[in-house]
Amino acid sequence: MFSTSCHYGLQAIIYIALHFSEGKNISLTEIADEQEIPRHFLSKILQLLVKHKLLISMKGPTGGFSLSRPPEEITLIEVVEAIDGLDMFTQCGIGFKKCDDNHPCPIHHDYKVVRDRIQKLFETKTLLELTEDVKSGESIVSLGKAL
Amino acid sequence: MFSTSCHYGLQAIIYIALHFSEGKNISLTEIADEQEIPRHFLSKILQLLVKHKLLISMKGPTGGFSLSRPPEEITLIEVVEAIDGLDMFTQCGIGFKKCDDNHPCPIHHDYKVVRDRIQKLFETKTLLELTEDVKSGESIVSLGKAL
DNA sequence: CTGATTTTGGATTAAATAGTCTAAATATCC
DNA sequence: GGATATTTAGACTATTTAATCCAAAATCAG
Repeated sequence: MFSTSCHYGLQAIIYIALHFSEGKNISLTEIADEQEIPRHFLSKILQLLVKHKLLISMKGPTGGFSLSRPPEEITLIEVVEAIDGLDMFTQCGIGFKKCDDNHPCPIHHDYKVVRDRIQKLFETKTLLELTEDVKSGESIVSLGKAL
Repeated sequence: MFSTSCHYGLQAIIYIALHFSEGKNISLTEIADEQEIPRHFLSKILQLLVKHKLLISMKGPTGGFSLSRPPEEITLIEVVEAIDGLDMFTQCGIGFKKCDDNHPCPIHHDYKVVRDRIQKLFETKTLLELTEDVKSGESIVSLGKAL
């Protein structure tokens, strides 16, 4: 569905959001180690999220990454948009370039319904909701390590 | 959602299904030209579909490709499975390897619902349904050329 | 100010996907 | 049987994505 870059970006920002209340920056190394993401690769992805103003970065000791806005104001689709773009939410299910509402491919109407639902899901899920689920024990991130 | 190979495969088999009633084989060149798919690349993809017994191929003049079974017995998911595999229908929405019903990621339950709907869509759509929609003018394939 | 720590950015490599080319095999038609 | 048309198979190239490496810039702590 999404690229592995996008997966890493989502995982990383969720990790950062989980520690947002602690008030300090989270270092690249910590995220990479905890979430088992290749360090240098993750570096590139976080730079993207900084450029798209989802994260703030600080250099030096005590430096690291932090959310640019409170977690209830950041939705998952912003992360997807920054990394993979939104093509997935407009593209035809069988790849026809000219498929649209006026010239639908044979699965267009059915496909559009579920594609729109995925989009809505990512548009409405905020980082706060996700972290609350994790903190309450309802869901896990990655290896299920303790918080 | 799917690879371009998979898109090409779906487009090609729909084209073949559309001409199934004519009883003759459809050549690689015809499909590639009509659907604007790179010829040699499509060749590889159709070979895959032959290996997976979705298509039958014949060499020589009057040769070409044809459905191995009647179009009402072939579903889209068989094509997807042959080309991209079914990973997409089991993979976690944010890429966690260990995400499942017992250890759900924070979007698992919501994501699973729509992922399953996409799967069901591709499982239930037969080539016959698609071609009927196209023949009735309800939907188009590619450039909307006349049949 | 100095040294340690961290992000940044660019260059580089590796792997997967997309696409091309050519020769061989096979079937048809005359 | 011979010419022709077609798929098959393998090698090859190109592009995109994934991942690595390292030096430079910035920041904090002492």
